[in-house]
Amino acid sequence: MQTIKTLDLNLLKALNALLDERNVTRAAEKLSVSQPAMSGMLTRLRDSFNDPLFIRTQHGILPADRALGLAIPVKQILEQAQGLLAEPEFDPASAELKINIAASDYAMRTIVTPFLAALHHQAPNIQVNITLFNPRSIQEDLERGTLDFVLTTSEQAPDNLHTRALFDEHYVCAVRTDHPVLQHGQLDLATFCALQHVIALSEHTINNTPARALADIGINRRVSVQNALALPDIVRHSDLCAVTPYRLIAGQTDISHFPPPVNILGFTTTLVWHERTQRNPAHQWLRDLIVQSCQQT
DNA sequence: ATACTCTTTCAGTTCCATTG
DNA sequence: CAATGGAACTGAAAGAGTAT
Repeated sequence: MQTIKTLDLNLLKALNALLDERNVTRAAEKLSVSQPAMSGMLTRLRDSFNDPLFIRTQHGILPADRALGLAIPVKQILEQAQGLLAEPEFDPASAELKINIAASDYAMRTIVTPFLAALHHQAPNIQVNITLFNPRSIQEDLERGTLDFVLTTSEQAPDNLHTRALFDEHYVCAVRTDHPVLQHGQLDLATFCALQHVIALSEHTINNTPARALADIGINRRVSVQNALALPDIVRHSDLCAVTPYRLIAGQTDISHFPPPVNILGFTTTLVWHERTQRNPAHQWLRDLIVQSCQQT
């Protein structure tokens, strides 16, 4: 049966030093080992290669043909081994990779959109695949690598994953700017309850707090939509009043907003990722870019 | 022959992975 | 977790080769 020979990487370092110095004592000093230790390594090298490798001379040792033939490949192997220990560098401009992001409908608009704009500018060769997030499979998808980032709320982020808070969001009531209710001035609870309401209600939306808050004050007659992104358009073209995260209607001149007459808890948008990618330089850079994108909106 | 330099060998020790 | 065994280390001493 053929036995498989093994070779300690330290022996290659010794061989390299012996080839460079052509002297056991100096080679030992170079590697900070004692001279007998270096002699022992030379013995093991001779055993491993089944060749004398060096011939003793008056002032040191002379490499035999076999040792001379090993000089270049040994240096290449040692350089490659050194390369394994070096910190991997990440250059956004030239990086080519694919990332998978799951986001709530709300996060698509408020986080993913500005992030993609910044990403396209700084790292044009990074491909992004965006899916609607499923709160039941966040953990599994991040573990398996089918997802790299999840954008959700702090409440929905599993405890054993890495998270980073992005920004705090609050709810407002939104109606079209020429809505008759705005002529009443201050909006009291009774007027609010008398309105027709629309809310986003699905497991994929950012938060179902508004539905519970409206139910608490007896508002059950309402329109619900699966996708929170539909709210601004619905409000714009109807008399409906939407209880919506502020950032979904911010800056839209044909939509007016006012504080809800009941207390509706806001939420903290959160970036979630797995330990698997925690130290990956590319992912570290991407996480920072997501945070920066949120701060600029 | 002697001194010098360098390599090799030996005995003891330490470290570390494996095993029960 | 202690016992065990192998690998590799160290310092000391011996051996080999060469110049004077």
